[in-house]
Amino acid sequence: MYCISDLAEEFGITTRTIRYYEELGLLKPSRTEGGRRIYSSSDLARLKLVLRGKRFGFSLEEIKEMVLLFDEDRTGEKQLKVTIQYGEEKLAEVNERIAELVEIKEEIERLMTEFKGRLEG
Amino acid sequence: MYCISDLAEEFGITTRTIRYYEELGLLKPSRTEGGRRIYSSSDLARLKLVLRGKRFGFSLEEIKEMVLLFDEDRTGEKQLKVTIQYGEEKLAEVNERIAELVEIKEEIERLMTEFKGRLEG
DNA sequence: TATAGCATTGACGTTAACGTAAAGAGCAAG
DNA sequence: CTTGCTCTTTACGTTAACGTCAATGCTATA
Repeated sequence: MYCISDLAEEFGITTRTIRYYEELGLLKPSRTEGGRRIYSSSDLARLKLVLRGKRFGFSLEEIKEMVLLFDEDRTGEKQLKVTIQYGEEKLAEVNERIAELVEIKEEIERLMTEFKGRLEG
Repeated sequence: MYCISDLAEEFGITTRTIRYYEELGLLKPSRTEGGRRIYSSSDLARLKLVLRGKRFGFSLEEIKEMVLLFDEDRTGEKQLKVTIQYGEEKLAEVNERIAELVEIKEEIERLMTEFKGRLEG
């Protein structure tokens, strides 16, 4: 169990950010009798997921969709199918982003070798 | 040669966006006698680069750095070395982002196969 | 129990990346 | 040449993702 400033330090973000994520429904820590937030290790894992999502450009709303998706009741078959459908869409998105990044990478590499050639030549 | 609305339609963005990019120094179209913007195919290529940069999460300021970098006078050896240095930093960034994306991809895939297993099992 | 140090909830401020509206000028078609 | 559409600049508005007080409350410790 961690308090909010523990989490903040651990992940290198501010407490304001953590409260904001909660405001958006991304986190749901329990509370002490006095009203202070306490975070379990599953809250911690959740936050880790959120931050990773952010790092490669998803909006907090998109991230919310994703984390809530894997959080709802998924006992029914229909629900499960919808989840799989959605997951595959996200997977396609991710694959597209990877492909684009690889293109950029190659473009930069081409430029770099050209410049290096100029230096030596 | 294209006018501003041609570009907008071509790329699915607004004319405001295009003017904003010019405001930031990302584009420098020539003008007609009457003051209207005209875009060459190199301006078009430039815009394509900008949009690609955006799609995977770079800020317009970062993108500006990158496009201006490959645009300046790079005749001097010193300048060339700096350029290569900078390019390699960007390359490292891109590689990191790719690695992260691949991790996410695998995480989603694991979840998907798990869910599918539940459906069949 | 008093106090120092985090915690809480408002609530207003900030920045990037545009949206939108106004007032005027260019330009092709009739 | 005038009508109608597109373009121009100027300028204020908006949204996401927080930053930054301010006023107040909990709590460990001396």
